[in-house]
Amino acid sequence: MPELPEVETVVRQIAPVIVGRTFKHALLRGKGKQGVLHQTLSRGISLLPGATVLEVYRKGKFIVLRLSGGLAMVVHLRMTGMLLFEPSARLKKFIRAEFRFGDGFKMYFSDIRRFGRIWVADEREAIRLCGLGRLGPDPLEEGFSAKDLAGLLMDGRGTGRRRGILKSALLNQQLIAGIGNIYADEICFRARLHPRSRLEKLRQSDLDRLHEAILYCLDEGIRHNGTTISDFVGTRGEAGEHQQYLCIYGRKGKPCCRCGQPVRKRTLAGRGTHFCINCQPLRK
DNA sequence: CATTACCTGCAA
DNA sequence: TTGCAGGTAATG
Repeated sequence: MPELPEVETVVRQIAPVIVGRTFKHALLRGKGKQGVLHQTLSRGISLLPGATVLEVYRKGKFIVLRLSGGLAMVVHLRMTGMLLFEPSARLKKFIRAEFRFGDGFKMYFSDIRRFGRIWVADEREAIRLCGLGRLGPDPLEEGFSAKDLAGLLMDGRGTGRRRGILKSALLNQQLIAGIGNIYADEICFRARLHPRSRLEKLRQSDLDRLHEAILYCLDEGIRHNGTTISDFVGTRGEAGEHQQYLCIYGRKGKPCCRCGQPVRKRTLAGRGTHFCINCQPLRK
């Protein structure tokens, strides 16, 4: 479900509501063994009562609640995780954790596929446990330049381009944090590069367009409150609107909005990948 | 690299 | 019934 723009949408919705509130109870729903959430959250959940939310921020697809007492709660929504204040009747069935604040206000973590994870620990420990420390730069951080992007795509010694496939690089969170399958396809389309292009064959002009496309596509997604294909909703169940503006993702067989050729779909980097062979030349 | 596993619901 | 889904880690 959620990539950078959807996670940013959630952060903007929860921050003004929960900053300043103090946890009173937190509980995992469902008994025992119920999947990965239990593994990551069961240990730290007892630390929450009494902790006040000081700040909410995002890096890549991680949501971090900085708490009093040097604690942090880190949330990764993975495919179908949602933070909800007003769960719909349908989503109530999938609530995996419940957080109640001192004033009685509640926030729920709902997750149909149970891939989502939450960590609670001392801030440093939480960031280490969840892997947030290993993320590459978030492209929407102040000052992420075309030069920075070019630097990422260089090999370790800076002597030549990193090898590999463009789409894999865009999806690699250790390289750049926050891009997922939908926006990777949209970015390649806007940059007019075939997602199977080899990194080492990209020219400076390609990298410049790629940089512009990354910022543009992510910003537009945020501006439209995220993309809802089937599951993504905000804290009160609202869908995003960006699905109306997608140029290439999910448009298999439909005419390319730029040239009219049918949009192709094939599997790349293990993910369904959409592109226009006419508008997106392959650098091979 | 590609493939599989982790889960569940839904459309084909 | 099968295959697919916005994510990621583990495995070959």
